[in-house]
Amino acid sequence: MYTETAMLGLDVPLRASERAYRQLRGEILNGLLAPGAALLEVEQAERIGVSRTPLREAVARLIADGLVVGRRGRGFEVTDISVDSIFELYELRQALEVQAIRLAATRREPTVFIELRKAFVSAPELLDQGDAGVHRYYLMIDELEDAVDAAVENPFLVGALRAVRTHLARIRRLARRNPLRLRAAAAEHLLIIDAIIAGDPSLAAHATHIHLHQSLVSVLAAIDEDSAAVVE
Amino acid sequence: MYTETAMLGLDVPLRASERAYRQLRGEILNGLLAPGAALLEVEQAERIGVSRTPLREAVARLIADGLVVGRRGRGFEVTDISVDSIFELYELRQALEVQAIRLAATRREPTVFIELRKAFVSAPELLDQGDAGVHRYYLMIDELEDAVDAAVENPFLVGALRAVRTHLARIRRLARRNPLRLRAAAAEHLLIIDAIIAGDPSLAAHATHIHLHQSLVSVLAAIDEDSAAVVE
DNA sequence: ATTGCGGTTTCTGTATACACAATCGCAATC
DNA sequence: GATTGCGATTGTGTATACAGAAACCGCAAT
Repeated sequence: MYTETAMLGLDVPLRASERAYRQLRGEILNGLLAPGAALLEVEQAERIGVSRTPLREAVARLIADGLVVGRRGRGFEVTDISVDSIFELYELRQALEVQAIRLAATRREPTVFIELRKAFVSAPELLDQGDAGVHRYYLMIDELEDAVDAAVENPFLVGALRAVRTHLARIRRLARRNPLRLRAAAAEHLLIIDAIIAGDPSLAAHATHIHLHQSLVSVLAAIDEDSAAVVE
Repeated sequence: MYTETAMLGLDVPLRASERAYRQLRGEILNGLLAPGAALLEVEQAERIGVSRTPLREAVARLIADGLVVGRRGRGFEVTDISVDSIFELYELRQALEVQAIRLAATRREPTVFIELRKAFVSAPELLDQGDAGVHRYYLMIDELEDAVDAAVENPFLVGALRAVRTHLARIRRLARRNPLRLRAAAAEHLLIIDAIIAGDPSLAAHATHIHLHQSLVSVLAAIDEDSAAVVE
């Protein structure tokens, strides 16, 4: 026990508990299991095709992730997403990302970020290419995050950032994709990268703060529109 | 499943998994299970007097807490504490506590902190009373933390702070108690409380930053002395 | 229509058995 | 002495049985 299955690439069959964890996590993140959804241990074990023991292990991990919460009496439920919880998450996100960017701007290997900069300079063209371009753009964001994580050299901080990103993934799903916002965000990322390359922690921190603020405004606006659309 | 046993005060027997969790956690935090200690599932289940199933649940939670890590092959081990890990934890702690203090200074109910201030004004006399006084002082620190958590009104942030405090408890155990430092820390806390009462987020943040820096310096100095004492 | 109670059903926490994986100890070989 | 291979032992992941807890449902009383 207690090792997660080795990363992709090894010909090792997934343990049942890992399979259950990944399935449930994926379904929560992609919205199939909606916020607030109530789930029972026996029914989920049967649906996924594992026995209760590995299902319980998967659920325990999802509880630790904050994606589900135990209910009194029976079962567990997918955690809710409210406007309040989005604000709260962004408050935590800001504290962590500003610290991470400061450290990355201090400790970085510039070459990594210089390569990333080249890609981000082309982001507007990429975003004009439709879905495939947008998908590639999101991969670039992931690469930037990975580079910052590596530059930070702090497992505690990176762990906390990853926990935040898990929740963000769900929130992003709720927010409608806004082309103008994506273009603006690309420019904000470029500025952050430039600050990191320049080794200027203060500029990097402030640029990140502004980026997060604009991101939050955009998310909330999108959710507001959706709510209005649902009005009966 | 998956509710932790109700808080103290209810006449409900502890579940085996909860009992195992508390015992292992307590032993890790008090140093009985030392950093790096390798443990086996079967032996710990027998030692604690539960079957493997609740022991596994307890260990999974300790893994989520960052207090133990799974080993390849067999068993699990208590996470190590290194000088690097202390630095890293303080980097995360600073990001979180500075954000929390800013929010507390903005959202607080002054009366709570005015009461706390009265207690902290007397801290020097308390610290002169030997072990009982020091113990009471640490309780006051806990009360201040609780008050800040409540003022922050952000479960994500409070959860992250609590995770950091778990690790800090171990580090504090390693550091020798230093009476001069305790007195200085009491003054630093008083300044932080005053900034919260005044509703000045910037002063509160800076005072917190300085307090954490001095705390880190003190911890590292204590560990350095201990290392020197251990030299053979 | 609402409430309370008892019986039934379903669910959870735990123990334990089983199959497979990992480790250890010992003997043989170089 | 160091290395390798093999069998025995120990440990882990999982399935399942059992006991107790919790929820649900039906019926009677108000």
